[in-house]
Amino acid sequence: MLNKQDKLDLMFQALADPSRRSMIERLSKGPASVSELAKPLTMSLPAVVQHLQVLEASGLVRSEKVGRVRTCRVDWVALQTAEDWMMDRRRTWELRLDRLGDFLADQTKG
Amino acid sequence: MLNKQDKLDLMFQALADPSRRSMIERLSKGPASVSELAKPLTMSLPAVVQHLQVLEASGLVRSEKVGRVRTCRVDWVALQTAEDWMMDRRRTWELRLDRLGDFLADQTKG
DNA sequence: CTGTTTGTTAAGCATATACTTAAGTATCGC
DNA sequence: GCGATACTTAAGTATATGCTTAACAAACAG
Repeated sequence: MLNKQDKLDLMFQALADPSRRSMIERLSKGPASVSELAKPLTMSLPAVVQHLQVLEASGLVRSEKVGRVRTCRVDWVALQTAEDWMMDRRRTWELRLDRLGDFLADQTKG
Repeated sequence: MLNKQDKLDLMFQALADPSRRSMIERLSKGPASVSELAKPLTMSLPAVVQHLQVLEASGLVRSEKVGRVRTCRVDWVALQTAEDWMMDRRRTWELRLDRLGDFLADQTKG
């Protein structure tokens, strides 16, 4: 089984490549086939398929094959996991600032 | 100059490593020195410094050296850039769902 | 059945990443 | 000044990543 840390590794790694992000951008507008995803990119089809494998391994994208066409779509629940990590960090920071503010207010009062 | 895509590459790449994320987690609780960041990690100090360089190159972390101590902190504005990219994708998707909803509603009406 | 479309598999290669150890530099405390 | 502290730099290495081309497979269209 893949723990949460490993999933975050794979997700952020998947998002770290501009071609893969462009694939996700395309998919956020709706499902697409492999060749539709490949069309705007300047690389070979196998390269696109490899990027797709990275995206699927990360959980960010799912796909199913019907006939000879593989249709891909974003898994928004998975993307949420990555967003959550960042929001959690921001929240920790904000809490810290709140406590710091309280402390400074006490100092002023005292 | 580094364009927005390159910055996103570096940020997501920086976030793709569990050691670097743990460093950010530590820093979200407040500034820390290099050796404080190194303490919970099981790697050599130079390795930690290399991770720190990746974080700084990405813009997610800033640091300044005073005397012999380098103090590091998270740049929250930079982290926002990565969050924004994800939220933009989600927003595109939600808009699409809205339009789809409108379309289906029209179909029902007509 | 045959050719075209759509994707898959395999192998190879150049570069990047994530470490390591060893050796150096610059404070700071006494 | 002198030892300890807090990094920093350099060099080397093993594995991972991002491609490529060539060859294969399956499904649909005529």
